[in-house]
Amino acid sequence: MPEILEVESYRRLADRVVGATIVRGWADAYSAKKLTSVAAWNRAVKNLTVTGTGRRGKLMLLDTDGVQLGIRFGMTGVLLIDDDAGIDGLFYGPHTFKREWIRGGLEFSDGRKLLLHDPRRLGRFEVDPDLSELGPDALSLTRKQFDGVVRSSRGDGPAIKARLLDQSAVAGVGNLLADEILFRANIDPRSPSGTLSEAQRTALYKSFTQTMRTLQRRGGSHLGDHMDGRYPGAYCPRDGAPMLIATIGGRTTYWCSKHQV
DNA sequence: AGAAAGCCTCGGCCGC
DNA sequence: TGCGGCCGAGGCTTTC
Repeated sequence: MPEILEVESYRRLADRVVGATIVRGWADAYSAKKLTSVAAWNRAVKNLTVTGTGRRGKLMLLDTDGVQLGIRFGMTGVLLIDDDAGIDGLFYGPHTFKREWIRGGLEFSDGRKLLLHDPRRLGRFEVDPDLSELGPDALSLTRKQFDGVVRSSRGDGPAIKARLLDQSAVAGVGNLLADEILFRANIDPRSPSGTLSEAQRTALYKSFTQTMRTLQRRGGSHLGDHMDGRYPGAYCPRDGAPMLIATIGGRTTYWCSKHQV
């Protein structure tokens, strides 16, 4: 579920705990998988005061008066502040809340809680996360940065969709956003990134920034124009041509057989 | 039953 | 032939 737009909304929710002091942290074996141990989370967070929030791509950050904390949400992670509040607004689709899906969190001195709700256990807590492997943030990507992402260092480069999904090239684009960006730019996701023409790069950058803005306004990565064509046997919602399916960049990809060339 | 919106690791392949 | 880097495949995990 969470791509960059969802994580950005989690970050805004987390702004509520800026100024609060952590009295206790807790993580299960999965959410603590990037730490040295389950106990390391509580040890690291105890007595820290949150001074701000941040985000790089899909990685949410909590700045404190000590170490920086990071939360990754995997495919099904949702951030909650107090497990009984604000749930409706945070869940998309048919997802439901279950207490046993809370994998860890933080407790503050004022009694509030920040919780990771994650059915499929792919979310992770991090302490002083390494940001050096992440590219520039997708929500503020400049044209210059974008050209750096698309141009390949050697040969024709990988499929453009694979490049968009590469978090070290640009941080934050997930499968649905990548498909929507290419759908709107009329570009075949299989096109080698280094072979795109100047005109295609311009169209792609425009689509990139516009897709981010539009879907943020609509309220999520899953609200793109191409979504109605996202099932086997579907037709393009724009021109009615058959949609094609393939695995590109390791993820299921849908694109129009007619207008994406 | 099979696929799933993220991320990590592994192994093959390519170019120098 | 050797080596490093790139890139795709597969696994993780649980749910619907």
